[in-house]
Amino acid sequence: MTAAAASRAPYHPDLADLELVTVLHALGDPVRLEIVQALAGGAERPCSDLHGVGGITVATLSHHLRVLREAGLTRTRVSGKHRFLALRLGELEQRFPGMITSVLRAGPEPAVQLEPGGQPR
Amino acid sequence: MTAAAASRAPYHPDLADLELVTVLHALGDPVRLEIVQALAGGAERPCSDLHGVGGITVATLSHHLRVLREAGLTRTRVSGKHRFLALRLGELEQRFPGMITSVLRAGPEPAVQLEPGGQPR
DNA sequence: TTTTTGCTTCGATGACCATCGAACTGAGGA
DNA sequence: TCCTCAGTTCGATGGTCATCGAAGCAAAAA
Repeated sequence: MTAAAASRAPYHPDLADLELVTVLHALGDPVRLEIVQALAGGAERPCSDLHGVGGITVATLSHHLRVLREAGLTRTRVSGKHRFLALRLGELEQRFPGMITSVLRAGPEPAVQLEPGGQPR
Repeated sequence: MTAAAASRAPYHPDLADLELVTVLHALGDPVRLEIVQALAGGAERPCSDLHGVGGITVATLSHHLRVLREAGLTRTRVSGKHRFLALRLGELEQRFPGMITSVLRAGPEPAVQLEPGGQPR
């Protein structure tokens, strides 16, 4: 039924309502930044893929996903009993040009990380 | 004396030690974001120029300036009994290309910025 | 229908943090 | 020397937030 399905749909803020400080605050947590980086490709991923990030429980993960969604960083699509997550990459680029891409680019690692005494192959 | 002057110099992290999540967390506060945007031009400004930001007291301002400095966003130069602040714009661009400029661009329009009269000699 | 699955929401807790006034400090001026 | 000035640091406080286990809920499976 359409009405029930609509009431179950999670809240997503409009692009124009996104606030820079809210977005930055959402990104300023290690767990949430890791989630965002895991979605860097832009493609949808099932929510269950995020289990194990930061060694947190499902309850805490759900909390972080809510913060990201309400800040406007992610979009959650409900399909049956599964949820699919995606970065709102195009929209964010439009609203804050260059910001999210630079964050994603800066994320992984800035330089080659060498183990002590080890050589990369 | 040089040693005494050095001991008075505030701590600044090395460029390579800056962490993305720390920078984003520092930016994710409305008062600190306003301070950063007030320094958008990149030029040095006297600390006293920031009085009145967000309607906070000097003690709170000093706290926020410390957070920004220790996150690597700003550089503080001590001259006599005055302090001068500047964004570490070039270094940040090098470390996190595009990020800080996109944040500055995404903020409110720089209506009144950086009067040349504030320059020290 | 009953059970299981996948995720959210609730309530509590502990940690962190923004904020303030007061005390402090170091530099410069009287 | 004593005072002022500019800003930091201290100690306390209230608020926000990350975290968890348990309960709840809708959809699919049994």
